[in-house]
Amino acid sequence: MKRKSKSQKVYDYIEELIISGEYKPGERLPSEAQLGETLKVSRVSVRAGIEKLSAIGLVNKKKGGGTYVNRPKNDNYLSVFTPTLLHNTDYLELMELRRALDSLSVQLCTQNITEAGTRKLGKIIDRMEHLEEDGDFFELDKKFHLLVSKYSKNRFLHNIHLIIWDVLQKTLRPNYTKVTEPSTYDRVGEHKRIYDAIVHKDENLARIYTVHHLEKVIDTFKCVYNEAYQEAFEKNQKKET
Amino acid sequence: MKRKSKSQKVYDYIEELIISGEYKPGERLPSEAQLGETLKVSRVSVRAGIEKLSAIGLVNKKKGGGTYVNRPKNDNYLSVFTPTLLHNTDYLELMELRRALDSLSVQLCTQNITEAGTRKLGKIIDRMEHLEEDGDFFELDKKFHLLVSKYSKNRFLHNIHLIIWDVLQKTLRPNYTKVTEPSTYDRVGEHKRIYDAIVHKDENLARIYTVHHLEKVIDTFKCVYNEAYQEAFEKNQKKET
DNA sequence: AATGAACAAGTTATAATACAACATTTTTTT
DNA sequence: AAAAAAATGTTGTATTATAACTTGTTCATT
Repeated sequence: MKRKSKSQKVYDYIEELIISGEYKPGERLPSEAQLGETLKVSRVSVRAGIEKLSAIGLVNKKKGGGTYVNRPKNDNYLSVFTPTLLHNTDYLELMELRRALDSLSVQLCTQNITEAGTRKLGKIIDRMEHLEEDGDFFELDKKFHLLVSKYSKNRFLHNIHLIIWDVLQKTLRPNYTKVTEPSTYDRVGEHKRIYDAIVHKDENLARIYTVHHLEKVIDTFKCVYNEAYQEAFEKNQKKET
Repeated sequence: MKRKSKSQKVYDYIEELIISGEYKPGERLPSEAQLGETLKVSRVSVRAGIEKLSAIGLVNKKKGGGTYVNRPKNDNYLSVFTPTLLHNTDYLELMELRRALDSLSVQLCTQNITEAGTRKLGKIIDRMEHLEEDGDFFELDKKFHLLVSKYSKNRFLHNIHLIIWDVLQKTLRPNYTKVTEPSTYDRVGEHKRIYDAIVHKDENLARIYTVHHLEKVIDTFKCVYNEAYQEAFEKNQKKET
């Protein structure tokens, strides 16, 4: 039975004080030296514990200035975990979940969106419509959906979207053009239909179009992915021969 | 303009090698001493970088044995998110998102569940029905919904459920009885209806009952939360006077 | 009295050295 | 060949020190 390390004890101690609210957002933690005295460990162990807290976004360290409890954030508070997702999930799982998440996002967005928000969405659609064939559709695609999730007014949901797009940026981007080139499906039209439903405050239609859009992307990816997979597989076979 | 710390460089270097697949799951990283030589930094900086990777679940360290790249996991790979979520989200956001996620889970579960799975769900319902009034309904509630998400056969979805319940465990638990006591709503009956729909393979009905159940919990919490909030607020007012 | 500059003190980042506590590998013994 | 012991390797912790920064205090100037 392994004993808990001193650095883990430091981590647990501080985490508990933060989660319980005793250490307030924005507040400065005791110095490493002080924590070492309080907990009767060396500064090395304190630093290890705090490094972990910093890695998951609970605290931020300022060289020479101290370590501060992070304020709860509206955006990107899950971004530290992008590597975790990259390491543990695959594209199709993400996309399947996106079906549910984007469906919910667009419903809430349709309920909550402002005129300014609608205008912004319209601008993105406009840019999609005028995009050259080799233009960066990925960025517009991402902007569109992230704006929708932002106007869902559910922060957790928006942050899951943010991290999913972060992952997609890193995993899909190389093959994005292949999956979403105009010949494969009506990529602009699908977004425009979602947009129109939002403008008309028709949340059911917005959901239907969104799910349809995601399913189309998934199906297309499956076709493309199978081809690419075969090629890579055959290439590996040749290497081993 | 701040320079990137040496420990961050170590983190970035290793993370890239893991995400790119050069360091394989299950593989042992070079020792701290070797990495220090390779990257021309002291062991302190190597340790700090690795501590961060460990915190987000990419590696695990064995005292005396080395540091290993974690294998992608089926379950609980998002557990590292829990403190961050605890710090950055609130209950209602979580529950609102649960509405969509549980809805999807129950649909997929209804499609995918096995006879053994159905039996397990039935056992939980049975225990719910025979639970004493001061019994631990929370655990049964949690088991039920997590079993549903498990049989959704979407790992990412299941893992999001796992962390949500982790967060609920820590935030709601103290007030759980108040929100879910029998007088507030038909807690057993609602789960039984969901279960029956699953047994009958009626995924639409399962979804409807699930959404209804979640909405009921949300509404109940809102009523209870407002009362509790008023009391806490008044208590704080008295303190400051 | 108010403001800015200089200095002192405080704090995190990094390094070197050492030892403890473990895990893994190699060698020796049975 | 298998088991036990020894050697080697590796992470966890400690101590001491310095570098590089931030924050607070004091002093000088206006």
